[in-house]
Amino acid sequence: MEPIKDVQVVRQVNRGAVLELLRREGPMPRTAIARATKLTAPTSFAIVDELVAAGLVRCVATSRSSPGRPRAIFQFNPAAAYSLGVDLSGASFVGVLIDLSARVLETRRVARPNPPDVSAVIQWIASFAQEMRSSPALDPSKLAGLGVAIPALLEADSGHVITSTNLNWHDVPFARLLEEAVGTGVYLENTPRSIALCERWFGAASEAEHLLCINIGMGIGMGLIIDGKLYVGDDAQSGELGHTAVVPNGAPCRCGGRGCLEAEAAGGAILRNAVDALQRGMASSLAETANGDPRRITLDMVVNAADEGDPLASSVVRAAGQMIGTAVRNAVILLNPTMVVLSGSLVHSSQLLFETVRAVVQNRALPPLHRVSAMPIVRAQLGLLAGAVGAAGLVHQRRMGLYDGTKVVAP
Amino acid sequence: MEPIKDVQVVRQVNRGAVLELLRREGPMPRTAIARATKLTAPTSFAIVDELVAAGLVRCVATSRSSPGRPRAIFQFNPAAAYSLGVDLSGASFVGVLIDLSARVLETRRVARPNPPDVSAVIQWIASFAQEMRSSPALDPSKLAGLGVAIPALLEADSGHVITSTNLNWHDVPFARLLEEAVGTGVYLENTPRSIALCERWFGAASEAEHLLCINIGMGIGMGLIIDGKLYVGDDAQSGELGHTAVVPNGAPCRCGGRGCLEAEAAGGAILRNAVDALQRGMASSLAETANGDPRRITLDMVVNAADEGDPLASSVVRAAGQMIGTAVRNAVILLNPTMVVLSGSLVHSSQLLFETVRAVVQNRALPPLHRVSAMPIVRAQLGLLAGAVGAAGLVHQRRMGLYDGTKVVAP
DNA sequence: GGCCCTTATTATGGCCCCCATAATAAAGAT
DNA sequence: ATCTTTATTATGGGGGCCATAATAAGGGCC
Repeated sequence: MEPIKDVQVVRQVNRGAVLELLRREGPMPRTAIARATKLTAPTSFAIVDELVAAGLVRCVATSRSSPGRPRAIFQFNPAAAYSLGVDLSGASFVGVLIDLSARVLETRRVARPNPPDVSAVIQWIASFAQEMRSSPALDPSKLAGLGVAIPALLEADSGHVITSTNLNWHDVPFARLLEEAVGTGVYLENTPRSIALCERWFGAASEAEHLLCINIGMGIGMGLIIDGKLYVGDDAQSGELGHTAVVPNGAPCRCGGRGCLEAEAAGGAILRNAVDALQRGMASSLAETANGDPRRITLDMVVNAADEGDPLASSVVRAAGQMIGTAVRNAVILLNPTMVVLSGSLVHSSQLLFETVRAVVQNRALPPLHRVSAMPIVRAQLGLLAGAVGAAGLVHQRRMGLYDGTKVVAP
Repeated sequence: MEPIKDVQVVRQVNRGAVLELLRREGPMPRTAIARATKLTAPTSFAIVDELVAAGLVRCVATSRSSPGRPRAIFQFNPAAAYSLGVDLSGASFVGVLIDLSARVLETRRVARPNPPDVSAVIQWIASFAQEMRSSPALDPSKLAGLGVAIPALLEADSGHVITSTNLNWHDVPFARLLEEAVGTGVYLENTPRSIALCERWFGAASEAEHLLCINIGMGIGMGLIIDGKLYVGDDAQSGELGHTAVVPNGAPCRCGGRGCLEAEAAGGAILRNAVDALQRGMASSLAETANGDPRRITLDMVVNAADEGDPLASSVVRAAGQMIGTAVRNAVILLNPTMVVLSGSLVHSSQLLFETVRAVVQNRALPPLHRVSAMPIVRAQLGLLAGAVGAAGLVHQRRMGLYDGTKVVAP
């Protein structure tokens, strides 16, 4: 523990606790704040005053029920600042504009350019930012910054992209380049972690102290919340669930290994396995869809056929779900999280995959030695916007200290 | 973050930081403390005064080198308190008496009773404690308590044993029973976590913010240090590495599952596989040792034969190491720890097992995408005493706030 | 030995934090 | 119009840290 050099950190922490209380519990009178935080009335009144002065909180009404002097009711002010979030991990890029409550005010979507050159991506993000700046919903002076969820290995803190197999980028000072193009602060985080933050702050996991958030699409990654905080690991490289080994001497993976979960069970593997089975002549509704050429099959076709009960597609998707489920179950056994959130394009497009993973993790055939079967496991509440919203929320956290209840400062 | 109701927590934190500095860095003058903690001289002088008053620190000398007034040199006082630690996880039980610096003053060992009845175990611990109380090394008034490392699933905080397949205990209020028998505070933690704490506070991992400590014996477990703190999970059930699935439909495990790492690669599996191979008539130096009856073979014989190069024993041990190594590597890929510590009877008795696990984790055949191959992976520095010493250290941490640098109070 | 120089240690005042308690304000109730 | 009741503000106390200014206690030098 670091020494504390100034009693003012006490006030910072308490300010954060009050603000987070108001954000999560909604409007309340100051006496209720004092009760909930266990601070005395003079202290909590002073803190609310500061938050009002900073614009983060406002008085919305006075309640005059019951005898006694009426109470002034204060509310978290979501309009105190806004930020932009972009998610670069899907087949289409997503951009959002959110307020401090993570209400999504604007959404934009664009097909991912092919190839996704750094300059083309920056171009699109800059024009998105420009458009948002002129949105009627936004007072431009209240724009806190831009957050980007990116399918990449990042250097800790610097915003430097070490490598992204997904985008085929290597060694790109992306945050710096974006800051120049966009003219605001830029914060980067990888996609699974952005989603984990989103769900912890705004979504399905707001009560979870320890969370595994697993993202399943063309890759498989995991964001970890431990003790209520994002955990990134010693080199900021935690969560590479997709590159854990699940099949000895299995399929080659783009990371250079063999038998990685991603190579065996992510979107690419599901498509490949379905095409292979078709080419081996197995019966399936996909045969018609493909019109004689199995190479025309897309991943969407496979997961849709699976949800409609096509045996070939179902068995391919179920096999992937089994593998992913086993890997997630193992992670749960290691980490004993409060809950698990599943997200990503495959989780949202395939009911069968989601159900299979959940069933394998909760495996009720085993004795309840580990309380795995009682642990909640749900889909991301913010769906396919989770990555972008989480990245945008990251801006509020980093610049203003929100959501963690620590060190709140003026916008 | 909880609100802070009192500025005194600032002093508590700073007192902890100063004490931990002195413990880790050795004796130093107060001006050096001020420099290292970045506190001002008046503040750090006052803190040292308090620690001296509490008996946790003492002035050992004054240095009169160089010009200027000589400095008084202060030192962490390891004799301010002592505690007892017991490890119930091995083939023999181990008891230690340590001081605040974890210097081991006394060691006792006893063969594990068979069966290990609760009452027999309590009996032995109570007589051990009685003997230590009368040890000349110990001022009995300075005994802080007793810590126990136990191969069991524990309820969070209560000291209640939910179940221990190893000891064949179920639902035992062990801490309460021990407190009655021993007459001091009793703290329980499972064995891998006790070892992890030991290595983090006193051993090979003292610089590691994020640590995986893997214990390999008849069972396989993991203790996790995250952000410098022990992580136990939502239900205090984290770290069950031995019950992660590694072989689909594999060997039945005592947990009720199949193909768990523990069932496939822990001590029991190694012995079973060696005996099976012998019974199938494979050539091995173990055949002579066994004198015709493979059932006479013990685990020790197998690992010794393996280290001496016996092909059968080597191949059995190496196979176990491969599986364990893969599981550990996967955990490392998920968690990106600062380092990994391996401990437990098998790790210390088998050079081959240790080397195999290390080689698999660091697999240099793969591209260095994940920095796994550069991550240190070492044996527990305190060897087979680590569990008992860690449990004893737990007493100092819980009762006096040591080692974490937080909330230090008088002994 | 007395004086200067250097560094350690102590004293003082300022600002901030929280708390407890008491005073003041602003309603409904009677 | 007074009496409750509850909300809000004022005041003083104890504690934290800091910056700065004394004061102490050596060595070096003449």
